[in-house]
Amino acid sequence: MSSAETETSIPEVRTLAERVFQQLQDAIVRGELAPGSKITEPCLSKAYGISRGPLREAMRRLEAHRLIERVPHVGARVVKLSMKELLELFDVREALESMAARLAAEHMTAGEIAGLRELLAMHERQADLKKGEAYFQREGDLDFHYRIVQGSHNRMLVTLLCDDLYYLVRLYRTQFSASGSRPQRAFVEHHRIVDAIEAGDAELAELLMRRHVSASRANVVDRYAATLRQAAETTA
Amino acid sequence: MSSAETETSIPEVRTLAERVFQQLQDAIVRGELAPGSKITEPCLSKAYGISRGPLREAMRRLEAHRLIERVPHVGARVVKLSMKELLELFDVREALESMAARLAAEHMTAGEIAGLRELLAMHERQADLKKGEAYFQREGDLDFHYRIVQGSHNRMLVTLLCDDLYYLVRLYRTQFSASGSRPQRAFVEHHRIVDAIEAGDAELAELLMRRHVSASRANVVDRYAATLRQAAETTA
DNA sequence: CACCGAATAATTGTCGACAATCATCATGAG
DNA sequence: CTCATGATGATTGTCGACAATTATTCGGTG
Repeated sequence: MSSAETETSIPEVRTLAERVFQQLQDAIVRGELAPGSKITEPCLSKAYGISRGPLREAMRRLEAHRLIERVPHVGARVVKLSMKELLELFDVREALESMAARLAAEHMTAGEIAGLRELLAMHERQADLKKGEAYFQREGDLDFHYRIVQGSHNRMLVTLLCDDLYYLVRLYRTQFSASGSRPQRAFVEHHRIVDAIEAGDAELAELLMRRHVSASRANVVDRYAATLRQAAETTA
Repeated sequence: MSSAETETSIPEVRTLAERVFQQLQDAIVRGELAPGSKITEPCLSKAYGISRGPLREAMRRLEAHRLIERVPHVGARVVKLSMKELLELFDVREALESMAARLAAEHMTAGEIAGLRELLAMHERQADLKKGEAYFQREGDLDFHYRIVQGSHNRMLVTLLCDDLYYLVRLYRTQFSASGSRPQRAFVEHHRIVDAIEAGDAELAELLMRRHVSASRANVVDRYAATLRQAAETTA
């Protein structure tokens, strides 16, 4: 029963609202829809060739995922992360991902751990090439965290992080054009986290992940301070 | 403050969808809509006297808040928490609330701390009366956690916990008819957490909150085990 | 010239109807 | 008697139109 009818009409998404939601989500995360720009229903309705009904449903979902902000009777605009909100996001990530690392150390299967090692090895090869620079690294970084979270085998945690917060992380990377910041250090931190998980040391895995996210946050703060300094110099 | 007296009279919500969303949310949390029961759009549409448009919008929001589960072209049903999911919820709470306690110790104002002390004093007076038994205690418990989270001054954390997870906590308390479980111990734990916050000891506040939630989780596990034992005895 | 107010235009909220999909049940064959 | 199959009913998805609210603009006045 090998159905080879994989055409363009594959019903991977069953409903129109679902499809336009994914398209809009992608457009926002990629920065094609400018942050803070107002998005109006008739406009998008015509752009995507659908009625306002499914579109509103898609927009509701975008709002639930915190990718747009709506105010009744006024309209919706693409979310624009302030530095304050970005740091808030990092605090939440630190809390949730450290817990995820702890649970991953307790519940991850041998196969999943092997897959993690494979992923790290692939990243190292890419790092050797040094060509794609930060892009692959940063996407890979997200992949790494993604797998740790899934390894926690906590459905709620997976939903919160992978379905919601990680899209905001990607959004931040486009909005702040934050390319790979500290590749080497992140690499060894990733390795140590996997070591702890493989050893079943939940406490250590949690601690290392907490430090890892915290260091990433500190790096963002440093870069932001540097940006401010540079801006001050140009004006002076 | 938290008594439900001022309800539908004031049009504090501007849109129909918003209003029916709150009504449905309340009905689900209170258990008026049975967990796992199928909710159909025409039925609710007639029950609340509105069209299906706003109703679908309300249901979308309920889905985003994880109070109902929808499957395309099939329908929606009120969420029914399994013990596994409940424990998952506790793990997430442990991660987020311990972070909230840490941030609260760093950012809470003197006025907010005074309000917290006031709340604890009121709970103690209610505990002396011992009349309302667990209900006030448990609602008060949620109030306490609510204020800690707001004291973190982290908008994302507040949204996640107060707007999403705490409704699930209340839902669990109705579904499992989990009345106040360990009032005295929770009291002293609350006091110590406030002490740590007032002292500005972020590390300690975080640790105490983590233990507090963890102990609550352990209590749930114990009660569940006892329930299973009892069920086994009745059949034997 | 600046400011306030009303009329206008545009957008959002709401509604009812039609089409597509799914669940149920009856019917008939094996 | 059991299972497959088709018809039937109900529910969800989608659409276009109307009403309510808000933003804008234009004109008038101090």
